[in-house]
Formats: sequence, structure tokens, C-alpha cells
Amino acid sequence: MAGSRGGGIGMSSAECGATARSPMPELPKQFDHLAAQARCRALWDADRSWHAEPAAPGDTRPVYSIVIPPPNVTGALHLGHALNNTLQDLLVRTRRMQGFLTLWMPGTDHAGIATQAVVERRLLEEEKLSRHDLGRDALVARIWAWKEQYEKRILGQLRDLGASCDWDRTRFTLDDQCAGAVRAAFFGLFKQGLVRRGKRLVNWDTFLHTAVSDDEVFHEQVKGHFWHIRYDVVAPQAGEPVSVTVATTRPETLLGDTAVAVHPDPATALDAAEAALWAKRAEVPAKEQATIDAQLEEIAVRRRDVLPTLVTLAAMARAGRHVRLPLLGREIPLVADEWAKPEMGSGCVKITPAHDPNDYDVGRRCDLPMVNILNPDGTLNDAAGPYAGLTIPKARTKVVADLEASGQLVQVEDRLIELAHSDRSKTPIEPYLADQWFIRMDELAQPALDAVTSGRVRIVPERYAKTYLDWLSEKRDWPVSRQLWWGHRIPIWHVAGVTEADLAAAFGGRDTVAWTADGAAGWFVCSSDESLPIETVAGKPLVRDPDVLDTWFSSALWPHSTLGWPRATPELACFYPTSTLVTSRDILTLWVARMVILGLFDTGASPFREVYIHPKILDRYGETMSKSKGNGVDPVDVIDTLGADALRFALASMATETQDVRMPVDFQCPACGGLVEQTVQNRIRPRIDCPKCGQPFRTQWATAAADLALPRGPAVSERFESGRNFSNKLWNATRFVLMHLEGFDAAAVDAAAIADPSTAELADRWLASRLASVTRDATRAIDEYKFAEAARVLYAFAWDEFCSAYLELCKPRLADPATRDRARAMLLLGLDTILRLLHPIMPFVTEEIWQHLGETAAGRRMPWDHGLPPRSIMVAAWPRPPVGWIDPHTEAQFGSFLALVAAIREVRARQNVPPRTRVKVAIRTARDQAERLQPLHAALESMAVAEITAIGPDAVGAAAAATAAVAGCEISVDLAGLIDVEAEIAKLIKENEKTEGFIKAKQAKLADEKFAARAPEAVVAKERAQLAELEERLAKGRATLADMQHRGATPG
RNA sequence: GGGCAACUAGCUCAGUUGGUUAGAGCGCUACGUUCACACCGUAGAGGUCACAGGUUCGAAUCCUGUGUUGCCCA
Repeated sequence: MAGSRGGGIGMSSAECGATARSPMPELPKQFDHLAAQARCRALWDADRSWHAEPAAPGDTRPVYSIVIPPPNVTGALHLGHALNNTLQDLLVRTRRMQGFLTLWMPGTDHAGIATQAVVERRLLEEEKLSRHDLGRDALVARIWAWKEQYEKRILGQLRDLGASCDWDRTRFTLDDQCAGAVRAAFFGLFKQGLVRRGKRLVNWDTFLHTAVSDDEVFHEQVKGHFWHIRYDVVAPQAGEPVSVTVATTRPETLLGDTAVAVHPDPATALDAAEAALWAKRAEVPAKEQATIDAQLEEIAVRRRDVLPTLVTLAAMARAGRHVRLPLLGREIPLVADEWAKPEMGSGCVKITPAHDPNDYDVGRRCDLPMVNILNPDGTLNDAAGPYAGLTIPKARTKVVADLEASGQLVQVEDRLIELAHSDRSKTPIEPYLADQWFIRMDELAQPALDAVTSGRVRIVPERYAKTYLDWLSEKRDWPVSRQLWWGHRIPIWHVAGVTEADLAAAFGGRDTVAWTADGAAGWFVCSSDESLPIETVAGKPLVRDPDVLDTWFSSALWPHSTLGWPRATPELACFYPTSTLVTSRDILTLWVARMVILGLFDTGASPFREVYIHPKILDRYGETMSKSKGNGVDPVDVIDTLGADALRFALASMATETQDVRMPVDFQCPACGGLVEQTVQNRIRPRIDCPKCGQPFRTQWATAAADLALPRGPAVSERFESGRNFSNKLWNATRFVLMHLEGFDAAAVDAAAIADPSTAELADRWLASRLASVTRDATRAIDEYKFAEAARVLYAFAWDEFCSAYLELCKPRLADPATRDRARAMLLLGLDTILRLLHPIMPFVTEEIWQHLGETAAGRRMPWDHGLPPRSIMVAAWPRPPVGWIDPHTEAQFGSFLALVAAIREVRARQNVPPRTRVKVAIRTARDQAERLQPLHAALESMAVAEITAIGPDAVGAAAAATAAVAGCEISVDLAGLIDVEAEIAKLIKENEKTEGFIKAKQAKLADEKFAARAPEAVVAKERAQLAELEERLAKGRATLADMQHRGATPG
């Protein structure tokens, strides 16, 4: 497609010059983003401009590399991905243009449980099958099929967005190369003794038969009960309680109880609780004190009634006494542990280490046995004795009934309970003790901490370093087992009943196999090979661990695994460590910290030098966008309707240093185009009736056939429109420039000479200065990750200065053969520079325009170009205007000119002068100012629709005139026959009042002796000057007002 | 409970080391389609910078506290 458009592409300048023709007829008034997107992608793909090869010998280019945070293959990309990838592309395109050897590594993530759960849910919905019906291999095959589909879609979306990834290098966290890296990394850890086997409480989903991670759990309040149960003391002695009462919301867990805990020092604990209440009471408002008083009263009662018993129990616990577990009759110890709170309940608490996280900690501290009473399917196992085989709800009913029958049930309370539910199956989570593999963090964490504290890895914004350091410094072991089928199978096999000599004989000499004792006469064998070459050792079977690794394990290797590690590839040598990681703060610990840990462990180097954390996009209510809430905007909708550039520009503009950008979302009615505000109520409806035209449309929730038949109303946001408008503005500025470029020999222009401050006139010096300072500001903003700043600076310059000012004042110059060529050269310089600066943010519109410039002005050469402009702007040189172009004095002078134009326009507007009526203007100003403005007369007259009747120190305005003082000029607009005296008087009064206000404030400030004494000299002088200026303005204003009022009284 | 943020125009956000007569985009009002652009132009209205103290000659900006909101960790 690129080839079919405009034969000029890729031709030499001579050929281009020969075929140059007026482009106007073929350039539509509106930028066609869809056509441009297709054309540009085809061009970039044809040239593989995004591809990077490792540096060849002698290539001295600096290297810039980024690895993409691999999107999950769970579903399509959302707005957060669009932001994340826009910013990466922005960095990558900038560096590429700046001459870096630039690689952006793309790929996707297999996303363990998320993907498996999606596929399992569909399997159940569509075929009424569970994964066990299908079997491991068949399910995994299904998930691969899903992955193929979504990977394709995701990569397509990234391309639609304009991402200039090196598509030839696309990786997947579960592909062969990554799998090899995972095995090698795990094996390395195993060999160093950093992998350990241990028990861990997991969130067990009894419906899906799998552990789910903490962030796949949601909490919901449900109605439940609080059962108070009596445990009898074994052989109570005189003065000792004969029983203790504990309370639980899950009575069936008593079957797994291995202790009852009491606080070791209940008196002190009670005092501490009371002291805390007093402290709180002193702080809260009076109305809340009553509640606290009641609690204090309660503590006093406890001290009297409960404390003596607790003290006795604590002593009994120390003496190693026991209580008898109801129903099962097991004797379990009384233990002393601070988890038991004397101020709560009976002060005693039952301990079920295998089924409660807090109890688990108590169990660890007190060295208690851990009795698991559950089967993976949520029924009770043999440890539950007569209750084995029952489901949890049935077991609960029976336990309660039996307790009641045996008289052990003391009391039942109704209570609201915060209950954990699985986000995947929506069923209650059971804490479940399972054997897991852990990566030991005690040694691994320190280098990763050092990397950040030493500054070798810089986190931007800086405050996130704290999150990272706090989390890592806990050095908590990383549980890496997942009871799933989709993922990297843990490369560990178990064998029992053999000796180490047997193992040594079986694997003799292989350095890819290592083993460790399992603590129970068996062995764990680990290998970095895809499989072990043998199935038995000394006749005993090797059994592979059924679990897979945590998804984050393979993600943690992403920067080096994608570059070929553990092989010593040229890619790894050239592009590792990478330059920048761009991500969102919610995975700073899960992902970023682990990348640093394993990057350092595997390669000895941190995987990146800088981490940029970008904001999150929220909806108008400050809620995170998510598919399940229905409050997101589909980036594809924006790309299709407004263009990828519009999306990217808006996203870049949102990337400010403060986080959490809100984006109000509306539904767009497909019938009338009207916007319907998205609310908490309507965002989950399958169909919405447009309040404007009454026509119904469907949303993402539509499932019923009747709803699906309706046209879809996409979720949109007005925030994207300014990007679309900006594209169009650039497009039309181009049309203007190209229109005037006909017959212009761009090759003959020496842009540097044209912009030379010593010879150029004010307007051109101004443009050159602005180009240089804007380039500096935009470049610096990108370097500092201030993307919104870069977008704002470029938008304001391109629109307000280049289009509204420079382009306008070129109009008279273009009409004059004497000044035309210089103006044309400057327009070309300005447009070309703006395009390059904007390209990283808006690649499509800039590339499309670049192609048109290539047809009309292929021979142009910017001062920072070494040769002719390349075929694609993607590989054009980043502008480097000479610093000498920057001239604040010129910028200030030109600012005066623009202020003059604005002042005349304001008078016109106030006086309702018809747009095409030329007004007569006299400007009284100092001689040097008048001389500087001389070349701008035509521009001033054209921009303000004015005729300058006089300019200079002696210029005299008409008798009936509106005046304004601005930028050292006193302008006088002749209002003969036009004047609206009332409007002018009203304006003057208001203006004078405002000035008086300022003067009063200034006078007060200057009259303050302390100010004069302590403020810096320069500030005082500035204030004085401002006061003088204000007073002069007021004097003139008053004189004019008096004149007007006189005139108003005697019209004519 | 601990930590991190945010609070500035109707909405979404800027506002560098304190020197401000507080800005932008969208929206709003008025006027306007001559030849780059109505996805446009010109002009205008609109703010007690959450609140209360403090530091300072001077606070949107620094400090303390309060309120509201969000996120992370437990």
C-alpha cells in the first residue's frame, strides 16, 4: 500500500523534483486516520524499521533497550495497556531518532491461573465439562488454542496502537526459549540450596480444586454464627477451671485443632489494651467517647471476672497441661501465645494451624502439629474421624448437632463475617495446608535491595522506591508452587527408597541434574533438562512434581530470557541490561522486585537501569477500570473512531507525575451520536435507551438475542478528542504549507543560514528561537519521563505559535515575491521540526505528512541532517537546533507583537466591529521599538484586520478612539462611526477598578517596612517598577474614561 | 492497624528552588464560514488553590493538625 501511494516515496530528490505537483487537489480537508494507519504500518513493516540487530564490531551507537511488560493472554488489551505501551513506544521512538541502537522486545505472558480459569469456565459453560473430565494434556491443548487466538489479537492491537516493537523477536513466557531459561534458573537456585520444600497455607478453591493467589480473592460480608464451645480440662486440680470456652465461626475446624491458646501474661495485656483505649479516648470527639467508656467498663469487668482464670490458665499452659478436644476426644495442649487476646471473648482461642493463617503462625511459634482435615475437593479426610467424606457445610451441621447433643455447645451468636471468596469460582475459600516449593529470600533479597539503595536501579517517581525496599526487606520466602496445569512444570522429581550412591550412579557425570534429601529417606531430583533421561533409579520410580511454577517466576526472567539466556547470545551481550522498564505500580513487588532478584542471580547484573512507574487510569468516580465493572474504554474503539494518534496523545497528556488520572466515560449512542454519561447504574446494563433520541443500543453486557441485535454503543471519552483535533490541525497546517511550496526548490535552501539570528528578521529569529527552545524543553521532558509536559509543550507550540501566529503572519509574506522564498523555507523548517518532535507521540499523522513532504520537498535538508531526509520519519534524525538560536530577547519582543495583535482584536470584539471591517490604528511607541516592528507591519495589519496609520514616538490617534497600553506601546483604534460608548465606558471602569486593586495591594506591600528590609533587593525593585507601571496605566485609564464620559454626554 | 498519594475553574489536570495580577484542554457565552483547518477562528465569563493553625516581609507552594477520597501492605 505504501508503494501504491505517491511514486515519490523512496525516490531520489531529482526524481521527486521532476514529479512534484500541486498537492492540494489530492489532500482532503480532514485527516483520514484509518487510511494513514494502514499505510504507515505497511511502510514500517516493509522496511522493518522497528528491527534491531546487535551491534556489529565498530558500531559505536549507544544502545537503548526496553522489554515490554508482557500482556496476559487472558483477554484483549485495555486502556491501561494502551497507556503502558504508548509510553514505551514514545521512549523507543525518541531514542531511535536520536541515533541509539534501539530494541523494544515484545511478547505475551501465559498468566497461569487467570488463563486456565477462563478456559475452564468456558469449558464448563459451553460443554458442561470439568478439567478432570478432559484430563491434563487435553486441557493444556485447549489453553494453547486460546493463547494462539488472544496472542494474535493482542499483538494486533499493539500494532494498531503504533507500537514499534521488534516484531521478529516476539516471545511468549511459555515458549521453548523461555522454558529453557526457566529450567536453567530454577536449577541454578536448586543447586545453590535456595529452593526449599515446606508447608504453606494456601487459599484453596474447593470448587476448582486449586490454590488461588491473594489477589484472586475477594472478601464479602455474609451472615454467619459465632459458636461458643466448651473444651474440658484434662484432670483439673483444685482451684483450676474445669473447662475453657472458645468461640469460632467455623466449628468443623475443631476437628483439626491441635491446641488451645491463652495469653502468656494476661494482666499486662489487659493493661495495655486499657491504656490504648484511654489514649484513643483523649483524641476522639466527645460524642465518640461514650463508646470508648463502655469498652473501658468492659475491661474493668473482665479484670474482675475473667482475669484470675486466665492467669491460672497461663500457668497451666506453662506447666504443659492439656484439654480434651470435644467429639474426637483427643488431648491437645494448652499453650501460651500472644495471639489469644484477654480483652476479647473468653480470652482463650482454639488453634487450627492447618486451616487458619493466624493459627498457623501460632503453630509455628509453639511447634504444634498441623492436622489437615480437608481433601482437595473440599470434603473432610480421614483425620476428621467419623466426619470423613462429608462436605464442609454438612460437616458443620453435624458437628454442631453433635456438640449440642453432648452438651459442649455453650452459646450460638448471629454475626456478620468477612468471608474470603475465590474470584474465579465465587465460592468460599478454605485455608488449606499444602506442600509447596519456596525460593529462599534471605540471601537473594539483599543484592536486589542494594541495587536500588545504591542507585544502580533508579525508580521514578522516587517515592516508589520505598514500596520496593519495604517489601523486599521483609525477605519473605517466595512460594512458587501452583496447583495448576497451565504453566512451567516444576522441574523436580521425587524418588524414595534409594541411596545417594544410586542417584550418583544413575546420573553420574551429568551437570544438569542435582538432588537433595527430602528429610524422609527420599530424594528430590532437579534438572535443567526438559526431561530426565530415565524413569527409575535403582528400580524405584521417579515421580515428577505435578505442580507448575508461579507465573511471576517466568516473568521474573523476562529481560534476560527473551534475549537468549542462558545461552551467551549477541543479543544478551548487546541489549542486556535493558535501559528502562515502564510499568504500573501494582506489580512493583510481584514483578519488578523479582526481576531484579533473578536478573542479578542469573546474570550478575540488574535487568534495567531505570524503572518508570506510570499512573493508573480511573473512571469518573475514581474507580479502577475493569472489564468486570464494565467501566472501561476499549482502546480499539478510540483507534477506530478518533485514531491511534488521538489515543496516544491523550494518554501521553495524562502521564503526569501525580498518579490516578480520572477519565469520565460516556456511551456514545450509535443512532444520534449523543453522549450518555456512564454511571454506576447504567454501566452494567445490557441495553440503554438514549435519552436524547430514544433509540436503544447494546453494551458489552448484552447476551440476550434481542439485545445483541441492537447496534453497539461504544464507551468513549471526550478526553481523546483534543488529540484527534490536533492531528487535524497538523494536517491542515501541512495543506497550507504544501499549497505554497509549489515550485519551491527545497534542495537549494540552506536552512541554517535562513535561521541565522544575525541576518534573519524578527519573526524568523523568533521561530528559530522557539524551535530551539521547544526542542530543548520537549527533549528534556521526555528524558525526565514528564510525558504530559512534552505533549503540552509541543501542542501549545504547534497550535498557538506555529499555526496561529507564524503561519498567519506568513500569509502576507507569501503573497510578496520578495519575501516569499524565505517564508517558505522557514515554514518548511518549522513543519519538519514539529513533525519529528511529535512523531514519538503521534507516529501516524506525522509519518503520513512526512510522506507528503517527501513528494513535494524531498530535497530539503535540516541543519541537523547529515543527508537527505529518510524515507520514513521513524528513522529521521531528532532535531538538534543550535543553542545559539535561543534568544529570550527576541522571544520577548515577538511576544510584544502578539500582545499588540491581541489588544487590537480585543477592541474590535468589544466594539462589535464586523470581522472584515478594517480598523485604523495608531501606535505610539519608542523609536527603536517602532523599527523592530517595521517588518511585521503587514502581519499586524493582516492578523488584526487593521491599517496602521502611524507608528512612532509622535503617532497621534483619532479623536474618537479606543486605547490600550500594551508592551510599551500605546495603541489607539479609530472608532469613528463605530463607537459603542457605553461598552467602552463599562470596560474602562472595570479595568480601572482592577488596576486600583492591584495598586493598593502593591502599596501596602511596599509600605511594609519589614518587606523593604528583608525581601531581596531585586524583588523590591520589581515591585516598585510594577507599581509605577500600574499607576501610569490607571492615570491613562482615568483620562480616557473622563474623555469617554464627556463624549457620551455630548454625542457626535 | 501501618504506609503512600490526592484535594486548584462546571469537568480533567498543570503550576519547577516560596516572589502570582494562579494557567491549559474540554465544556459554557457572544460573534464569525475570504482561499489551511467549524475536528476552525476571535473575544469573553468562570477560582476564598479542601479546612484550621503555624513558619515567613511574602504561602497554591514549607510545617503541624483535621476532613474527604484513592491505592498498597497486614
